Formats: sequence, structure tokens, C-alpha cells
Amino acid sequence: MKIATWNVNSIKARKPRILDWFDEAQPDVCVLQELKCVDEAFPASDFEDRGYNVHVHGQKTYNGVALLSKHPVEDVIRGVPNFEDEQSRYIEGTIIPDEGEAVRVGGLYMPNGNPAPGPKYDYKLRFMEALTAHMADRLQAEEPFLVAGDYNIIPEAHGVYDPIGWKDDALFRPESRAAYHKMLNLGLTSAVPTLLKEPYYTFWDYQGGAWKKNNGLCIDHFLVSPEVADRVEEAGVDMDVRDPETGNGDVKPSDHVPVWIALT
DNA sequence: ATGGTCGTTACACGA
Repeated sequence: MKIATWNVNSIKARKPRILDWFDEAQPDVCVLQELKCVDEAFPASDFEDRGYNVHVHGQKTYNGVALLSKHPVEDVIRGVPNFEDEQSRYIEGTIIPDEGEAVRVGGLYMPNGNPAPGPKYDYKLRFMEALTAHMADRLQAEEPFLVAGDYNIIPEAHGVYDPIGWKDDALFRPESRAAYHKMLNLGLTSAVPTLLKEPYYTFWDYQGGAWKKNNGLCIDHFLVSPEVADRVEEAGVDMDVRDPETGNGDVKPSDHVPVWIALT
């Protein structure tokens, strides 16, 4: 089962390129972030025509997440439990494959948190605390569980092109990394680095020619339960869709690329 | 270098 995550930075602006990638990559499950649309505006039929079940937690202008699956999905929740939030940043559902074990999949768009310190950073840390508590609850079930998405966290210095320059940024500050490591310390594994071995980036800013200079960040992650970690046999970062010179020519890329894992 | 980020929105903000 191939499971992917992609921060698309507007479903409306990105739709042709997203559909091209779906046709090529054929994920069984995909979580999308930064839809920037309300539920009713999500182009569900384009995905349903391709065999996907569509679940959306949308929001106008900002945020918005979706869970798409070729397999049936049960028990969908929107938002992090026990966390009052006006922003649409989390969706979770149980994927029921034709055969084998069900997998509980969360799709995450973590708050950016800049400028830090400040109220936006406080919100990020509160969000992370609530999500950590929820992850702990889910792990108690000892069933296959993962949370994929844009964590807006650079866990390690090799995940940023200029660690010194980014030391005070909300994505890389010690408190941010400590909060992320609390998630790992629950018993979750960051699945992609264990498979890829070499450092990689998943985001390049639109500004300053970041793509051409390879000034990237590694901020899109898969945190998986032990039951999933045992089953990860492949992982990938689809960088080709980020290059404005490739793909659909006149269609502009997202600043993030798709990241995926394949389970046995 | 003649540019200089993008998307949504509305005359600015978030990333």
C-alpha cells in the first residue's frame, strides 16, 4: 500500500499538476495540505473519477486538509481531539484494504509558528502538545497508525541548507525540535529517513531562487507506529514535480513536493 | 539584467 503526503499550496491553482501526479504515482492513500478552499469547493469528482474516496476538512484562504483513499475509509475525524481550533489542520481516518490489516492515517498541516516568539509560536506549541496527546492515545491501541504531512519542523541540522541562519526560526528553534522529539519518544518512527539514508529536502521557498540553489528544508514527515514501521519497504521524495522546467510547462509547482512510503 | 515569490484577497497577509 502506497501512502503519500503533499502540501499543494492551493488545490485550485495546482489542480492540473496534482492530477498529473496522481495518474503517474498512483498512491493508494494521499493526504493533502494547504487546500485553501472550503469543503464544497474541493474538486472531489476529479478524484472520484480516478477511484478515490474523498474526505475534506476545508477552510477558505488558509489551511485546509484532505484524505483521499482508493480503499474504503471509516471513522473520519476532523481536527485534533480535545483541541479547540478554528483552523483546519488535521484529518484522520481508518483505511480498510481489500486484504490485510486496517491502517489509521492522519493528515497534518502543522502551524508555521513564525514570528517566534509570539502568539503564533505559542499556538504552534499548543497544537503540538495536543497532537502529541492524541498520538499517545492512538498508540495505546497498538494498531497500525501514522501521521503524515507538513510538520513545519526541521528535525535535524541536515534538514536545512543554512542551519545557523535558521536557528531562531519557528521551524528550527530548540523548543520546536524538542516538541517534535516528544512525538518520537512516544515510540513513533520517522519512516522516510530510515529508508533513504541520505539527507533530503521536501520544500524550497519560491523566493531567492531557492530551488535552483537547492536551498531546501526537510519539513514533510511520516511518523509511524511500530506496527507500521515493521512494514515500510520503500520511500520516496518526488522532486521532479518541483522543477518549473519539467512537468506541465505553464503550470506552476507547489513549493513542497510529494513524499511517500510503501507498506508490505 | 531588462527582475526580484506565490496565492488569495481586496487595497495586505500568511507562508
